[in-house]
Amino acid sequence: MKKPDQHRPTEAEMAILQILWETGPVSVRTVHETLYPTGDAGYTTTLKLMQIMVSKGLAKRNTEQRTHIYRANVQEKIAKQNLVTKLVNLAFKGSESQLVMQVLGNRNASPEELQQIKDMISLIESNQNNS
Amino acid sequence: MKKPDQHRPTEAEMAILQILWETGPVSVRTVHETLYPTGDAGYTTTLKLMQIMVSKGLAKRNTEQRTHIYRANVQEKIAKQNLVTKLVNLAFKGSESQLVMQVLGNRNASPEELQQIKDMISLIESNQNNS
DNA sequence: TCATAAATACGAAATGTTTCGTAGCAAATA
DNA sequence: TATTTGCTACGAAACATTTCGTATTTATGA
Repeated sequence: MKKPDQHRPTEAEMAILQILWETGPVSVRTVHETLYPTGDAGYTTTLKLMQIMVSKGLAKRNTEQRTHIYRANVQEKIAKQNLVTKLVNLAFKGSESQLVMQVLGNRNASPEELQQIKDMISLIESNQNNS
Repeated sequence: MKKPDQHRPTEAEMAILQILWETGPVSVRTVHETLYPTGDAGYTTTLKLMQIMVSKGLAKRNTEQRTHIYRANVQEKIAKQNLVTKLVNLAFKGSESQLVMQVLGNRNASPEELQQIKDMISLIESNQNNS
């Protein structure tokens, strides 16, 4: 059997999910205006995408009112991890640390960010020692 | 003016680029058999993709011999960084360190990998202090 | 009430990517 | 030489994703 692609949102779907995750349940109108403040796309484009997301199980909606209210139906972490995994398999031979090395090597992280990452590593290390 | 998407290979193109980067200039036949050892795709599929890659500037080819020899025409690091940037913008609000945190938090990196990353951070930090 | 505005539903066009079939030609070989 | 094999070229089919036009319905307010 094949792994369901349910947690691999497309690019456009991902942009919408971000908004659903951040702002909680909202209408299509709200998503649309957040996404295209300058009206770069038609309203029905956003509507259609969100309807597709419901049909794929990426979102749910409440249809009690005339204006339907949508919410995310996938976990933020899981969805993002799936995207990371896809990239890692595509470009880094499946090695996540290779991806991390590339990111660290290629860009100027601020001292604060580096400290954050070091703290994270310490945390993982202490967990490893406790198990 | 718009940023040329020249360094944003598609998924299939990326798979081919990996081979070009790893093995150097090769024929379509070689790429095809590396990619599909069990013949999961037709030869002309690979051929067509590689021709497209040339037209997009992702690859170059030597046509002196009857069997054309292809080589990558984008730098491995740059192409991969572009993919990373795309993901970071799509899912991590443009913050690469947020991506790193997600990767570290979600998966079991080995102690060796963690050490590698720590070394990398130290290196960056010492560079920051010297500038 | 009646016109306007705002929402959903839906099909289909537009776009991008991948896959493949066929034709034509050149090289190897029976 | 005649046949088969292997290569490129190219158009188009097959798919997936995104965008939009139109019809219909429901609410709003002049």
